[in-house]
Amino acid sequence: MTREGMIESLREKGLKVTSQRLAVIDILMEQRVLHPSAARVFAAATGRGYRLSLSTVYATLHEFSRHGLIKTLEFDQRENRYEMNPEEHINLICEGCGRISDYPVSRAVSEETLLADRGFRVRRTRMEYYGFCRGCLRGGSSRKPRAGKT
Amino acid sequence: MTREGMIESLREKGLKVTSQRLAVIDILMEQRVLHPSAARVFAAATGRGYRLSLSTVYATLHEFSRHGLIKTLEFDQRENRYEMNPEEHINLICEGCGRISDYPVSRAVSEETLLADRGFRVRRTRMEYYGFCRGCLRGGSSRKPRAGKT
DNA sequence: TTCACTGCAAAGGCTTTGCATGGGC
DNA sequence: GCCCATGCAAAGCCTTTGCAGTGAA
Repeated sequence: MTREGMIESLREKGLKVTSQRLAVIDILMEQRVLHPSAARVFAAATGRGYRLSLSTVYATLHEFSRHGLIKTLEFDQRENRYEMNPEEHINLICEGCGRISDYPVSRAVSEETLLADRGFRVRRTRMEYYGFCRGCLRGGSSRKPRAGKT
Repeated sequence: MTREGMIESLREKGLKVTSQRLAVIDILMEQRVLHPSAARVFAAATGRGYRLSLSTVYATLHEFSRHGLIKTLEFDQRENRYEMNPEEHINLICEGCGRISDYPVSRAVSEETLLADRGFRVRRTRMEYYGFCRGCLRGGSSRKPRAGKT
């Protein structure tokens, strides 16, 4: 997604285009490969001279994520990470250095393939599909729209 | 994994078999389908008459997870969930009711299959492979062994 | 002008830590 | 007997919330 595409998406969804949101977009695009955390987005933005607060960064990321413009990665437990890559892909997470890289899911994905193709040795995997179960599709749900406390 | 298998694993790894650990094992097995949180494990255990503290539950789950006996699901961000199913599978997470169910990865998995087979409508997916990247395999890493702040 | 957005401060809530005590092996 | 494990309390830390002020449309 380009910067212009993001801006257009904001307008389409009735979200206001503010300087703070543009800052977040710019940093997200610039640090795409890093899958940055909120704190990192904030630090990078202020470091570049943008003026915005950390809570605005949180609000912005939350709003973008809610509208499907970005994806929230919650694997670090204490610190979310965010990414712009909208295509279905696998996140390769190195347990040595913590680096996260993307791998297209369209290719046949086996651990051997990954080792040969990327030199990445898989130790454990994590695959989650979020959506709605049969009962909730039938309209039975009145729970909060997020994986919750069951 | 059976209760006996877990106990054997503990011994193999040099971990002590305490009444608290047995309690956690029992609750994890009993609530397998719920993918319980630490708080729920604690509540269920004390409710059943086991005597242990919440911090012990945390320590135990952490230790089990570190040794690969259970799997930590960090998707709820503020609250981890734990599961015993060691086989590679996909977690189907209902955004309506928060229920988590497992789906074997061996079957051909497409969104159509899931809808037909389970009545589960996929909204977004999350696929992560944890392991070691090329550089770290070559022995270059001195970072903490966990997806970190890059 | 209007209402969503921003920003500061404080609260929230799960998890971890420090340290003394206790219990497997 | 040696250490690991446990438990209590307190701290840590990312994230959310409350609320008044501000700016995009």
